[in-house]
Amino acid sequence: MADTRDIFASHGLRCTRQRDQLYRALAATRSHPTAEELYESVRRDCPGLSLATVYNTLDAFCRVGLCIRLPSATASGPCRFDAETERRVHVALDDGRVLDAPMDVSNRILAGLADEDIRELERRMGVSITRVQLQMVAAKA
Amino acid sequence: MADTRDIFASHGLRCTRQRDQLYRALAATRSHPTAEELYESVRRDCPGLSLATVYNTLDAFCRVGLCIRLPSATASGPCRFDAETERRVHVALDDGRVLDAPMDVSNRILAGLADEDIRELERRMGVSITRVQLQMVAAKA
DNA sequence: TTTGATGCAAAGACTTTGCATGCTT
DNA sequence: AAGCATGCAAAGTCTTTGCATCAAA
Repeated sequence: MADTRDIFASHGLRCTRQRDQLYRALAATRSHPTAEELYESVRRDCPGLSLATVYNTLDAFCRVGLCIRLPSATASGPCRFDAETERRVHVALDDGRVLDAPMDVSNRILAGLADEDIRELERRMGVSITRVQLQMVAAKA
Repeated sequence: MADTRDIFASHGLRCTRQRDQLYRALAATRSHPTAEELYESVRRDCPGLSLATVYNTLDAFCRVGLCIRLPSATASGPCRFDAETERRVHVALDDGRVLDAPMDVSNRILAGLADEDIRELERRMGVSITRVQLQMVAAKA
């Protein structure tokens, strides 16, 4: 991965030890961790890390587009975070976990969303769409 | 609308004054109200109504499929509820509001989601998909 | 040096739960 | 009569904020 210092700089964020480790941890996983999970996993290498810092940092990342916040689908559990801001088809299980759909199906599904429909929505609703989020709510079969 | 008594009975729920009025209020709006909003609007006709009852009732409705709970997209605000469990393209604004996409575009977009892709997802991921939720995150232009 | 980030604790927002009472069936 | 629903208040969970201190630019 590129130096986090550069990544942060190009997004107008200062580079700190906490941010560096949080970003690495987030980018290295596919599990869409919660703030709490990230806190537990990074705390080992970063003693004294505060949960508030995790939340603040994730907010900052989301603000500049370095990660996205996934709503917890149906469950009323904590939000989940993802450094992969492009892949966008998620499967939300009833136990709160959120899985990625496999790349190929994901791409096929998203490719089917016609750009012109989205532009029509923007025009008719007077909004500017920044992200499309497709979530399948599912039970473990 | 059909008698709420019948609706509830067919879903295994008792009919109470609170449930009747909450369901009517929810079914009558397109605004995807929060529990709090529903509480405020129904309380006028139903003095003594408790916010806890609103939450309990909405949970019961969701459990039996009489409404769905929409996650609050990006914002970390309260959940929103919708008695329209079928129409499924939503536009989430940054101020927390959730709008319905117009029927025609909505249907066109959803029709483009190939059933076979969804079945493939189920097969490959070992899950059983119960609902597809398509949300556009947008700013008021 | 200046400005923003961190850690802690406290507050805040949203939702659920326990329990006595009341209403539906 | 039996059992679920209600209202109230309290607790719970998740997230944000205030402020003093510290680190990055």
